[in-house]
Amino acid sequence: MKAFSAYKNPALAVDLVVFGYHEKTLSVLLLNRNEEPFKDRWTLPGAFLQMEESFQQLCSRILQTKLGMDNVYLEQLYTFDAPDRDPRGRVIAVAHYALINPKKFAVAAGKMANDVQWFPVKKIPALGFDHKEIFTKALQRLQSKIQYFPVGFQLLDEMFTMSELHELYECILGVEIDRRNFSRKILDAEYVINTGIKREGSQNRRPELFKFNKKLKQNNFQLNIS
Amino acid sequence: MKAFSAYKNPALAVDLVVFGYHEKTLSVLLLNRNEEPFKDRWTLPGAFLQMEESFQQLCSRILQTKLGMDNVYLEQLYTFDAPDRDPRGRVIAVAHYALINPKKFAVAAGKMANDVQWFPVKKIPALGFDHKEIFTKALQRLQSKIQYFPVGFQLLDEMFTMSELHELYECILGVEIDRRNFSRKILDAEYVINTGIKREGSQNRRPELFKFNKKLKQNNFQLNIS
DNA sequence: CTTTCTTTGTGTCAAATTAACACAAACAAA
DNA sequence: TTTGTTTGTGTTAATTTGACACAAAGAAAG
Repeated sequence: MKAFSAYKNPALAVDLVVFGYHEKTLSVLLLNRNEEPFKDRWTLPGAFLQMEESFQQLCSRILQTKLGMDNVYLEQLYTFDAPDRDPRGRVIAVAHYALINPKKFAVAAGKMANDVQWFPVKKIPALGFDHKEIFTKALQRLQSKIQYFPVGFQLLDEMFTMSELHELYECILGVEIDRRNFSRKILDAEYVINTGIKREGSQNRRPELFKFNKKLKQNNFQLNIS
Repeated sequence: MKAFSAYKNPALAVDLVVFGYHEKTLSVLLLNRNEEPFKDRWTLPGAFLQMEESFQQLCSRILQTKLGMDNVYLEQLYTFDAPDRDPRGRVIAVAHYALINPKKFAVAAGKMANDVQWFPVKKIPALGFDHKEIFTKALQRLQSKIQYFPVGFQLLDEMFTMSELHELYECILGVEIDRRNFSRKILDAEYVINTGIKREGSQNRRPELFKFNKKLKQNNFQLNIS
């Protein structure tokens, strides 16, 4: 145990960038702090790591106690270490981001309705700590990840239309995507993953409303934006 | 300061995956531990974070004191949090990876020559802690990063031939790459970045030995392996 | 000082992929 | 029954890739 007494350990926290998609807008959940530092400023939800806790568990704890949700898509983002990032002292933040479907979680219904709020990613207010930097990195990560991994489905209902998916992609990437080519790309990817065969020529599939196969969710696919 | 006394903080360490390329082999630097736990086992070099230290500084400290090198390409990889990853107690490891040119650093010359050794990535021995997992993740990251960002140059001399670069890529990615198409891709990328214009048709450039432009080093470029 | 390798960049072309848009089917509104 | 809206398919030109013949320059051998 010698190695441990020799060092004083910085505090370790997890900060969460929770993305939600609703009415053609990508938003992030922010928390209005009710104590110093940064009292009355908007910040990302976060908490300190307990001795026995994994990051996963801590994320669940934050989501559950502060936001009343759980069982969401979660991914580690980056660890922020600037020595002055927290005025209270040294705090290392292991940032994660989550993707949720806002419909499933009534965020505003809790007792802290005024303290928790969705902000469109285009209209993020000034944030406390270095949370703007964390948010920016999370958005970039989401934008690049969505192009090769079908992570977007996490933001929609179990069932969704192709155009809903299309709008989601346009919204997250901030570019126009040809509706028809997009649709074909997704259908092709789904077909390959389900059958192992590449889809050739015309296939008269016309799924009005559909649910992406679980296999698709687990597999890489390349979506080159046109 | 209330928030801080309320929590006991896990120890925070940085572990380093140091890659070097020499004689057509990609290798990793390992350290033979001379104390428990995992005494006499090979592990990644690492150290505990001091209260005021940034990750950058800690990485430099590890590289300098244990390996006698510094000023290398460095990137944060991932933070490992498994509660049982260190038998001494809770230790969170913020893994980084470094790319160095072994020629520039006489690793084996130090007093701890027997304790520090290069291992080809194809012949990594059993490692202590969860270091195998960290190593694997680092290699994957290097393999994917090299395809869209010119990090490979960091592993070579200031000046290098196209075929050296070609061998490096084949070695890291573990696939055969058409020498001629590869060469064209790199020259095209360099041309675009230097001039802003896409290279059309034949350009009788024939750089025997060349040094990549700094701009190229700073810019993204896409290299699709053929 | 030829001849023969070896190394390394260019040219070319077929195949695959993309981007752009015409068109068609399904459905709703007037 | 028109007219408009939504949504998938077909088609095609432009671009990109992958594979390989070829050419230029230098080294090695006689």
